[in-house]
Amino acid sequence: MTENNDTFIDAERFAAICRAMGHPARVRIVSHLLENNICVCGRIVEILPLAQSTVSQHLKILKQSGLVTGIVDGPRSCYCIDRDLLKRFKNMVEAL
Amino acid sequence: MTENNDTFIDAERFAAICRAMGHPARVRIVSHLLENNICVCGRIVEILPLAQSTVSQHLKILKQSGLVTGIVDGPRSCYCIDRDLLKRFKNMVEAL
DNA sequence: ATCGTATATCGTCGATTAACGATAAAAAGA
DNA sequence: TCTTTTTATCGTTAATCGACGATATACGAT
Repeated sequence: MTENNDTFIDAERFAAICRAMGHPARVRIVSHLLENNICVCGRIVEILPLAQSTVSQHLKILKQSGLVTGIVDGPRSCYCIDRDLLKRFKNMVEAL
Repeated sequence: MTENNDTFIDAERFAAICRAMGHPARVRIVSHLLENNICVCGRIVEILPLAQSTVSQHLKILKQSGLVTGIVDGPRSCYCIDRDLLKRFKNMVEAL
């Protein structure tokens, strides 16, 4: 039984995504990325009351979770949501 | 503008619930409670590969998040899901 | 080649988490 | 009353988190 089911709840995977969303700053980052589709790191730093290094760290955590992807655009980094994984996350929650 | 909207995302509240679900053991506890509607602490201890005190701690965290409620039944504790809050959580995720 | 801008990483520090065993507390049963 | 069962809490320990400033890196512009 290979478990490539979309809605199957692998507690580890699900918990990992939840953990990534388990900080208000990261929730705000995700919300903002969803509203703006794509966003440069510096813009996020402006929005949050946190140091640049702290924001960068939160972005790293979000990237590691897979929820957010980042590409380099010249001297800056652009982040956006992995809509696929977000959808899978939504399915997992709905299936609860 | 009072924010008692069901689907409005208060980053703090949302993150708090995510944090509660941000551990595999707690995801398993919630899943089990959803399947069985109600469950005695001891049964959960049997299911998880964790010490009784550790399970009790996880249950406490889930209770503090509001996702799980517990009532005392003689010498034992019965836990179950707060379906209302779970539904609100689902709405918040869906609204992402 | 140098400078300025944007971002990532490093090192640190205090706070929190997760795990456990030991113990306390409450109620049921002998 | 004494014992057993069930659960919660305490104290400890190692690990992780969250924040920051300082620094490194990468690139565009001068």
